Amino acid sequence: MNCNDLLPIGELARRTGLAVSAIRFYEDKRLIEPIRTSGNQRRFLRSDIRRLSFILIAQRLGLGLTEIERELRKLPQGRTPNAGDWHAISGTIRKRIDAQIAQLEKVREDLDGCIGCGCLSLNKCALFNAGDKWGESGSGPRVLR
Amino acid sequence: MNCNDLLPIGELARRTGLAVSAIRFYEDKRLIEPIRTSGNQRRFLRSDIRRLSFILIAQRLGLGLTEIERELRKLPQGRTPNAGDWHAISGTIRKRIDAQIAQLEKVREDLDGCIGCGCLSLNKCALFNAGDKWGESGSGPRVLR
DNA sequence: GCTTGACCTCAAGTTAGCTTGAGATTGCAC
DNA sequence: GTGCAATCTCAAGCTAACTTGAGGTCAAGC
Repeated sequence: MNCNDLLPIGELARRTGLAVSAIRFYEDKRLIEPIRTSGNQRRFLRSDIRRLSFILIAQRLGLGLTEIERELRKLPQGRTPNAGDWHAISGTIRKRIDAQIAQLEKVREDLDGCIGCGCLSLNKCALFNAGDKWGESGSGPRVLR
Repeated sequence: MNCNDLLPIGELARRTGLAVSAIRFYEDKRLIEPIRTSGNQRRFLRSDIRRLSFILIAQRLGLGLTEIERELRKLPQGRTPNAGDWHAISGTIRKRIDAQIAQLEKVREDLDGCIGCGCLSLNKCALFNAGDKWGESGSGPRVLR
């Protein structure tokens, strides 16, 4: 840690639990933008730890890196984000959490009420109709929503 | 639907919302085992709809296909699973739901208490220490969990 | 000045979960 | 018995999110 409080990538990795390669990858995807030393090495701000934590949480909630980037772009450019900035941006996240909890509670309910009961009247069964719109189009992994 | 109540793959796809290719893929992974007509076409039992629904739900909860297969293997071989069978097997799922809800509630709490407050005392901050063990080793996608 | 470990770039590989395409066959309806 | 949609197999492609490897540079200590 030098007098300017700039962290090299290894330090940041140690502090967030991420791999160095992952952080570089995130830079590539414009989720984080470190400055460079004269020798072309990355130097991160302390507040980037928070940025990465935000990414980790958002990912856990099922947001893709592209979406996360879109969210992070709402943070102020040029200055270090403060409490208010973070509060504003985490609104999306908070909504997502609430929605997911609600959904899980519904699934649990359905699980007890339907698979548990052995009903075969498929038209009536919540579980069998719950999954109806899960299939999107195109290639690639289908998981996460 | 013929007199034996066996469904061709397209019918099953229509009923579950899955793509035909996905169902074939699941067969490949031994998640479902249809019988064949003399002409080598797949025919599914009605109860396979339930099986697929189970797969969809388990996936949503973050279980991988391998884990799901392990769960499904607990169902009785040879006979059509009844209510009790499904009830037994969905115990794992129910626990998982409870755990996830608890986790989400914790994240929400942390979000309000930490990112919201703007504290910079990182050592104390729940959020920054929450993600510590997320990084596993090896290749491939890191998401799902 | 030399060594050593952290850092750099860029290309290619990996995993899960499917989809797409080609080329052939089946089976229900008329 | 003919047509046409639905099926079949098998190989290859795709996407997200990273990791791995090769080959080279930087910087702090001795």
